[in-house]
Amino acid sequence: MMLDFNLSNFMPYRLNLLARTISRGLAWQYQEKYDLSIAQWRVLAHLSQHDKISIRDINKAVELDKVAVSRAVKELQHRKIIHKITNPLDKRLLLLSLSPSGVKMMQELIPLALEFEQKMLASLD
Amino acid sequence: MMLDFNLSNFMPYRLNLLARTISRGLAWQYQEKYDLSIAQWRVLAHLSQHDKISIRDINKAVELDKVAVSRAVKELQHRKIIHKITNPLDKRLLLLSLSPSGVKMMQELIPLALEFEQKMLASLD
DNA sequence: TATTATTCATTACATTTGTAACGAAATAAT
DNA sequence: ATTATTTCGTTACAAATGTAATGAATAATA
Repeated sequence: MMLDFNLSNFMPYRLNLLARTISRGLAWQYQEKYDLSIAQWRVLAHLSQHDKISIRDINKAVELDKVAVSRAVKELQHRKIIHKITNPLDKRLLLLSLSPSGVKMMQELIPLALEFEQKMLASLD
Repeated sequence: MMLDFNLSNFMPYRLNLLARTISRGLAWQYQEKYDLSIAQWRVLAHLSQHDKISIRDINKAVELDKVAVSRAVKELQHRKIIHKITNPLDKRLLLLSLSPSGVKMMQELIPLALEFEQKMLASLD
């Protein structure tokens, strides 16, 4: 005991807390109003920019395990927020895109997310 | 689709990735050599400075759920890395401290952790 | 072209993590 | 004093996450 180490000042620890705090604050926005998980949010965010893409595409772009993407997609499709067909040129692949209601949702959500980001950036100084 | 939002530049997202990357890099140190979870590492780190404390103390200090602390403690005690008795002055509380072998372990681990931290800080610029 | 190997998405299973409920002990209230 | 409330640590249960195995489709190779 009484070794010279202070966890509270340890960068990886502090960084983790910061990330967690911000993550939760953000999640609060889309969870409360839209009942979305972080994975679902990321999938939607990516689909806002990239259309007709596969699970693997999202997996690579968004640092989410492909199983996590698959699960998020399943639920989002079930809720008709995204559209999902199999790629006729390669039947292993999917073609995913936002549905009209998904677009509408993201049109509301993105400004909230950006606003939140600004608040966080401001308070980081 | 094609809304104006780029997840890759979104601060909360990037912060999360950074925290995860660093967390995993660090975990690699103590998981590989010492088979410790993050929770266990935090408990040990805190016990390196604070002696004869309770689960609740750690829970407050280290931002870990009390259940998580309890589980970590259980395993660490089982491996004789820490010492655990009930507080005779208040039998609801525990008195936790590093065992001799725990001290030795932390004497090895702390330098590694600090070294890792330095490397990370250096590469962040 | 027949066989083997690889890729993609999903499913099944295991582990981790979080939440609620509990019992023991102590404190506060009547 | 007795009862009610709170605190502490653990246990039991539920949900989320990670890992391995699967099946279908394509690509590569002999």
